[in-house]
Amino acid sequence: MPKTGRTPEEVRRNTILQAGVQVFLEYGYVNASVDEIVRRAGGSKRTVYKYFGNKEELFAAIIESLAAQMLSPLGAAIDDNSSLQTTLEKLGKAYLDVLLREDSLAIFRTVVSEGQCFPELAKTFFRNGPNAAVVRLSNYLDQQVDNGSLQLSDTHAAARQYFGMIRSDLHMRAALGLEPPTDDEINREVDTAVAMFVREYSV
Amino acid sequence: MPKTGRTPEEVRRNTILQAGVQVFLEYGYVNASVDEIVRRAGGSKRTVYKYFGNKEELFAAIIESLAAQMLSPLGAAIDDNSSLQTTLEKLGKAYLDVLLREDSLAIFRTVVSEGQCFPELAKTFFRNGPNAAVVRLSNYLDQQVDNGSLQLSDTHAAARQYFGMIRSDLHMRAALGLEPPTDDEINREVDTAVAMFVREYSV
DNA sequence: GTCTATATTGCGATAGAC
DNA sequence: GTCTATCGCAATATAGAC
Repeated sequence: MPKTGRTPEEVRRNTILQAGVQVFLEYGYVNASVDEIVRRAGGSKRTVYKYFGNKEELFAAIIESLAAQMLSPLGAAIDDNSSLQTTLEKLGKAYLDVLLREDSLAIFRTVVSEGQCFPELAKTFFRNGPNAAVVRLSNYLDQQVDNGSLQLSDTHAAARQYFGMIRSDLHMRAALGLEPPTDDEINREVDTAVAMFVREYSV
Repeated sequence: MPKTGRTPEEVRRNTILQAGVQVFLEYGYVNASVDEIVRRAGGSKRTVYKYFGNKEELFAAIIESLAAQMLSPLGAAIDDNSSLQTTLEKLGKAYLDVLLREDSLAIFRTVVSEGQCFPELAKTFFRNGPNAAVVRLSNYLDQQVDNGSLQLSDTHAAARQYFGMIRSDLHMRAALGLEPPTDDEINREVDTAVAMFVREYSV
């Protein structure tokens, strides 16, 4: 059930993106074939190149689109009137949820393996994925500093540090395909990190 | 200049390991060929199989050997009579040094890309690399708890959390081949993490 | 489907230790 | 001379490329 944009062009574009997601995540970047994407999306190769320019830009567009979808729960965790502590907990769990999903791991593995040869892809991934999450949190922290709820000079660094704490080695373990952590483990991870963060920085 | 073990067998074994390091890091696991390793090491293929059994075990042995070498600075950071704070700082910087080295990143990329098909390799990497570092730190933290310098129930979790804080997103950025962090950035990262950790857990 | 590349094994030859 | 480790090469098997 493809999400339909409004105009026919948007529909077309979305269909191609969704076919691309399947193919790139299944084959990796170099082994994915544009022909295969066209086969699944229907339509002509010409249209793909008209919309996206080339294979690399197509993959970049897919990364952006997937990242935006996957990170949207983070917005939901922030956009409400909960306490700092509750917000950080919800945000942390939402972040780990995203990070440990199989499709997010598949992109990560692809970009790690092939990012050396295609630095623009690596940049696009980092900017729209992990770094976008950091930016959202640091914006929220900025608000809290303005509020007077937090005392903190470098909110961007603090956001990176917070995500680092809750990630601990969970992401690496997942990326390597090792045993996934239990929900309990995740909850403990987030709870101790939040407690530490709040004690350290709240006024 | 190969490091020579004492017995001829050890020399042989080391020579093969070192040739293997080159080849596996250059080509990745699947694309590395045993023939190429034999060519560089000299000697016969039969000997390689006699010592290591098969290609996968050879790579596992290489991972173990490299990890042991690369993690040895962590031992040096711990084995002295510095204060908790100083030890954590030295340990953190040594850890980041190892993690961000090009050869360590190359292994990581290889294991991430191919670990899905070879789960034993992924386990070996994790156990001897990142997890071995955690174990060293948690042993040190255990001592400090026994000392009465720290109050802390789960030292293993705390060690993972500490490394997570100082890693923040530096390792991911490096693995993706993005701009490396400056020494200043690393120092600030470690310093704020140590301060936070010590404030949180020291008695 | 063919064909190449390459992991893995088998075996007689050789070289050095004792 | 014997013994053992290793060598060199040849053979098998199989997976992936084309």
